[in-house]
Amino acid sequence: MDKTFDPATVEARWRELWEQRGWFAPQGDGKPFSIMIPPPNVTGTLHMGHAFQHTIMDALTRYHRMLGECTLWQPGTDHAGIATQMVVERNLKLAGEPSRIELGRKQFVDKVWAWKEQSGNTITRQIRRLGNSVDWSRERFTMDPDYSQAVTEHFVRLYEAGLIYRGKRLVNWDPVLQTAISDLEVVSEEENGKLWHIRYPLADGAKTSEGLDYIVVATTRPETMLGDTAVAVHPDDERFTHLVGKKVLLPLCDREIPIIADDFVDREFGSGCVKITPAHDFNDYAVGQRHRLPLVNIFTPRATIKSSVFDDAEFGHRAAGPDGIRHTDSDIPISGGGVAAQIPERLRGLDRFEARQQIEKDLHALGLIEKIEDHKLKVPRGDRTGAVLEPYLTDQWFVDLTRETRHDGKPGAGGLKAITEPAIKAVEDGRIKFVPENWSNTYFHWLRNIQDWCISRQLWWGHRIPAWYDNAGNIYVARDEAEVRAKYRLSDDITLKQDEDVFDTWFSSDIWPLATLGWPQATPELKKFYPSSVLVTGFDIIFFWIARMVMMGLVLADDVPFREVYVHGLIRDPEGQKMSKSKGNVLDPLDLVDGISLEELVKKRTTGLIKPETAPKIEKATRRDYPNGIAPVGVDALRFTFAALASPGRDIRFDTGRAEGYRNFCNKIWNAARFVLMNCESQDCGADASLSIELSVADRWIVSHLQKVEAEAAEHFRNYRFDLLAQSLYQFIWNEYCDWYLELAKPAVLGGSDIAKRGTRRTLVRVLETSLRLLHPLMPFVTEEVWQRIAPLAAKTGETIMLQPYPIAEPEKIDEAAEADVEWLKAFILCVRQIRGEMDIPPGKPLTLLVQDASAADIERIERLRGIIDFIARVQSLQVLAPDAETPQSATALLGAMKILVPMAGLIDKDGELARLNKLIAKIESDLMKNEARLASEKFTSGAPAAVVEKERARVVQQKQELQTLHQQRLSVSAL
RNA sequence: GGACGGUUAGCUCAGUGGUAGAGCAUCGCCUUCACACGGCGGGGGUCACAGGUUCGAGCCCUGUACCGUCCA
Repeated sequence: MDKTFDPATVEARWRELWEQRGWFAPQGDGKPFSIMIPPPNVTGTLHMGHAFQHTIMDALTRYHRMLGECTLWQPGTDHAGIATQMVVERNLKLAGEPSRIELGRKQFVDKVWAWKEQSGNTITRQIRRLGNSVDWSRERFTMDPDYSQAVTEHFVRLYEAGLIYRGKRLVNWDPVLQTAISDLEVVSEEENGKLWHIRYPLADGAKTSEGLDYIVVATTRPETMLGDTAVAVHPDDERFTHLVGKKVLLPLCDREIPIIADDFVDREFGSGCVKITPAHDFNDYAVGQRHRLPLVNIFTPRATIKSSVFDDAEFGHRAAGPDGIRHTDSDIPISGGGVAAQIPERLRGLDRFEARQQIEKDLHALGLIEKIEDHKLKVPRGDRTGAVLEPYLTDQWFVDLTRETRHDGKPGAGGLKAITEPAIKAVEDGRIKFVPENWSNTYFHWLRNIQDWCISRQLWWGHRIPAWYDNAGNIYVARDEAEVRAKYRLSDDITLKQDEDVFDTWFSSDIWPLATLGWPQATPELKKFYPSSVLVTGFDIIFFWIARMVMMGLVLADDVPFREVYVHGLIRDPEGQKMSKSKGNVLDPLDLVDGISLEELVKKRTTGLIKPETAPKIEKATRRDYPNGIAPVGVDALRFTFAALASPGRDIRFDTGRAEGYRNFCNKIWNAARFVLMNCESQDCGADASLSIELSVADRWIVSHLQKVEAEAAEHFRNYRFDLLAQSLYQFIWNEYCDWYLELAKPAVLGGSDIAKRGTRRTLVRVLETSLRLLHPLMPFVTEEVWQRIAPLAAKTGETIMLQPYPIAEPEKIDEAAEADVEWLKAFILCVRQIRGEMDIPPGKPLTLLVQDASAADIERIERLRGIIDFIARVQSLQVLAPDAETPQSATALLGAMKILVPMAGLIDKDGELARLNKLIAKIESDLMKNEARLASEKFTSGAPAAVVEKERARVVQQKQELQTLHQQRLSVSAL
């Protein structure tokens, strides 16, 4: 074996073998265990969040596989509608090729498929590199033909159950993408804006209570005034009650609009009067509904001011008719000038922000601006484009999640009863358990305040909606056009046009746990692996994905999609910031695995930026954070780091130093194995059970300790505490097995009797082999590589560690006496080492040791463990002194009441030793004082449990003894 | 405005009632025959603050401050 562990060569070999041999696929007839991978974007690349999440899933998968369960980790990718379409559009632009619109739908979609073919394997290749044991033979993509069919089935079934409707509603509209997006894709952040106070002249000579002939409305979006259909005041606001029912003359448009009273108005805000624009604001829409106000949509889909009557036809998204013209869905005949005619000509066709400036100017000229104040406001932006979103009135498909009964009046349950409430109940009654439990509150809160789900998107990349329209605008829903004609008895001469829109991506991933297993077919896999055992995911998609899978699992398969949801934190950079390309703080997990130079890292972070001007800042931060680039740590160390950081909190700051520490851990394991091999290979390692063996106290101690670690591991897996699991294994292997056991084993292996050698070799090999199995789910590669060499010595056969049984504690092997002996031994040796350290005695120099005030038990142990003490502490002679014996000048340490003395005639640094003693005495004295005070308190002695009081008494007795000894020692040192 | 989370060693974090722990960093000694990606030893914390409950609080309760996230 090489002197250091080299991850790269080892990883490549095992990764391929494992997959080739089909070991990742479910096998055996054990209890089913399954995890559905949260499907990453097919054209995406692996980021730290994936690597983290996959580490957890792989650890669980490998663990359950080793437990003998029939284990499936289902892989696959998502088509990610908006994200992918945007990337391809940007690529076209960069390459100078025709745009999406110029290409047309068919050719553009071909381009997306081509891009998927070209880049689609990147992420699966990366997942393979991490050693993730997913069943690649079952890999699925959400746009696979059978998956697409399942999505169609999903829609049709819900539609037939009356749980889907088409409606004209305000949606969040992205004017850049020109599609609706869901509430969840809106990012609202506080931005600096202005508050315009505008005078609206009162009509018909009305006056305010102050005698003015206008009222003032405050708005953050003056351009929307073109669509105002009312001004609202609070019903209890005495300043305005006499004006309710009167009218104002809308400036610039010269329309009369009513003054209404609605308690939605905040009296304290602005002037207490608010303009109502029902077609362009969610709150105003609700007010408009209550007061039956007309909707005046002033924008085109590009968020420019309407300039022609034809713009009125654009807000519907019904398929164009046979004449190629889109009609409005409201069936209002377009006559006259439409909305555009009511807008001053100089404003028509302007972008919304240009219009804002022009309107401000015009109002100024008319003397209608009361004042303009700075104002902070939440601006909704699309999370993909960053464009300011418009609440926009369009026709869309919705899943009903809010009605008690069917939207169409037919008998049957509405979405509230059929979808939302069952999803709530599944978590309430424990059929689904969140870990940590707290996240169920987030889940409940969202579901209890849910809105209907807009599932149509005005995109080309995605599942086309299986709805058809005839020329009269009638809607037909079925699995395909032929089925439509059959189902609705339509003759062939009726022209049908399929809906142009596609589904929201989440309307396909919500059936991921079903469709990947073959739904709607009743496949054996579906029967066996649905519901899946656990979903591992971040809290950021509780709404997007988790809740929706629960809803659809219950509706379509009448069962929950998973039994437990393990919600992990999100990986952040060292400053706690979210990692993002635009912030330039992303780390590629594989750059940690393979290492990367500073220059390459800077280059990687600063190329392809959407805002190239941020490059210098990013470069500076990168040079500060990674002055030496990133050292290669290998997959195992990276995985172990993720596990160790997987504490239950929300944020996980990634620390490369930690990863390096765990790389060292791999090397430690490697070298422990080297030591074991050197001493055990082609030796008698106790494989033959018929031969007698002798187990030393150290052997029995480490085996006993191992049982406790095994029990802890099971506990930590059960509770999803991968951080504690990692800590427990790290500590056992490094601090117990390597630091102590290997040292304690040396004398036996080097100079023990045959049966002692056999016993110790057997223990060395068995404990190491077991530790490797314990560690395998977290560190698959190094454990496999080492196991292959160690297993034969432990008489283990098998082609791979990944199919070996996971260690289970055997309580009968716990040996408290051996553990107590070794704890005492460690403490004894520590005393000697402390003296060596403080007295600057070279570690190799043999010592003369004296002990005094030893108890009978101490003396018994000294005699019994003498050989090992001499070996490890390098003791030349050890003499037990009578309590009253004269002691030579010595450095002293205390083990309980026992003094351990190292004679140092003439070598003691008097002042140094006195200082050391004084410090020790001060510490014990202050502790003792506290403890005595506690014992003196009647409340404590009567209130606390007897065992606690007893422990305290013993402690005080011991501290007194220690103090006595130390005082004595101080006297003799100061006498020098 | 509402909800939730956080505040423990220089840094990153464990620690659900009994004298505060880990990794990294730091200091000293050591090329000891598994490992310098190492060994041995050391230093370093009024557990954000203020009250309360308790014999006993980092931990439970109340409030405050600051940071963060989500929802309005």
